[in-house]
Amino acid sequence: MINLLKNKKISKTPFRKEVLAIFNKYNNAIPLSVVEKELKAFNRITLYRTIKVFLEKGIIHEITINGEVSNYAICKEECDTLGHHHQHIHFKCTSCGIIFCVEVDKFPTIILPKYKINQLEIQAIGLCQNCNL
Amino acid sequence: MINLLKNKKISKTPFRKEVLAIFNKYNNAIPLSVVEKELKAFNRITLYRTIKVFLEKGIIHEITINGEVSNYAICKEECDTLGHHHQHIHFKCTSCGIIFCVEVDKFPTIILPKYKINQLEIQAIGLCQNCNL
DNA sequence: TTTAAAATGCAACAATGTTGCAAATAATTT
DNA sequence: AAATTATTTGCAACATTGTTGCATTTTAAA
Ligand SMILES: [Mn+2]
Ligand SMILES: [Mn+2]
Ligand SMILES: [Zn+2]
Ligand SMILES: [Zn+2]
Repeated sequence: MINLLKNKKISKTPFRKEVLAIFNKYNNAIPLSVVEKELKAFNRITLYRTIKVFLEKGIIHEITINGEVSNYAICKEECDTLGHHHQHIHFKCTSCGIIFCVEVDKFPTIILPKYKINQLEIQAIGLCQNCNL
Repeated sequence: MINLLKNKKISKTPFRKEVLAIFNKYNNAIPLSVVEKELKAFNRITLYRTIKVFLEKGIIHEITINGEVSNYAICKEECDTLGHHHQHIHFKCTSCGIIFCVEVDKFPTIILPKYKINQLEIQAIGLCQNCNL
């Protein structure tokens, strides 16, 4: 966590450390608007570039459900420049709107005769524990 | 197909008929850029509004994979104003870039102890038949 | 501490999507 | 079929989102 930027071989700057701390603070995915609000002094351009670098280096991953605004979350598994390989699903609560990364015991397998599947993205929509009381 | 606009209770206009014909012509999902090119005379604003109405009425559905530009495809199942309920998966070929709607025999079920799932969206990424020769 | 490499932020731009409103067209009623 | 009503279209203007070149600043390496 602390040396993540060093491990990923990218320069350790105050801006990047702050963005990383914000993602670590949340245990769910967040959109850029939330990152912006949390930043003490934010610059749109630098934020876009930071997000892009974090995505490329496998520090965070992008989640888009039903064409809505993208959310971003820390990568829990080992991801790198060569790609992301998550074995978890993305859950969106229709009540509170929060998107969670949810680990599962057995990640489903799908076989399609006419297609060679290399990667599966699974998104679930419903109610989270808080909203389902 | 021919009376889809009437069935969905929306006005039958030349523009909408043309857009609908374009979606029917393709047997895969297409982005707005393709619709634009296919239209004889297109107007950005009217196209956006047409897409919005088609989505609301359950004529087409939106597909977004990995935060890339949205693609749209005709709804094969019965969808309406109350919602879309597809039981198929979306496959994106990393070689040709085409997104296909693929029907499956048994659509997977996922159970998460802490979440109530109402809908599952499954996206597969890999190689289509053409590109996997 | 000096040097080289990389990140930042401004300005300017590009792409994408939205809204009010008057004119045109489609659907409904007489 | 003509008149009336409801809906759609397209322009203008705006809002949001994302990108790029470049000079300055900061970080990392020597
Ligand atoms: Mn995730
Ligand atoms: Mn589909
Ligand atoms: Zn919730
Ligand atoms: Zn292909």
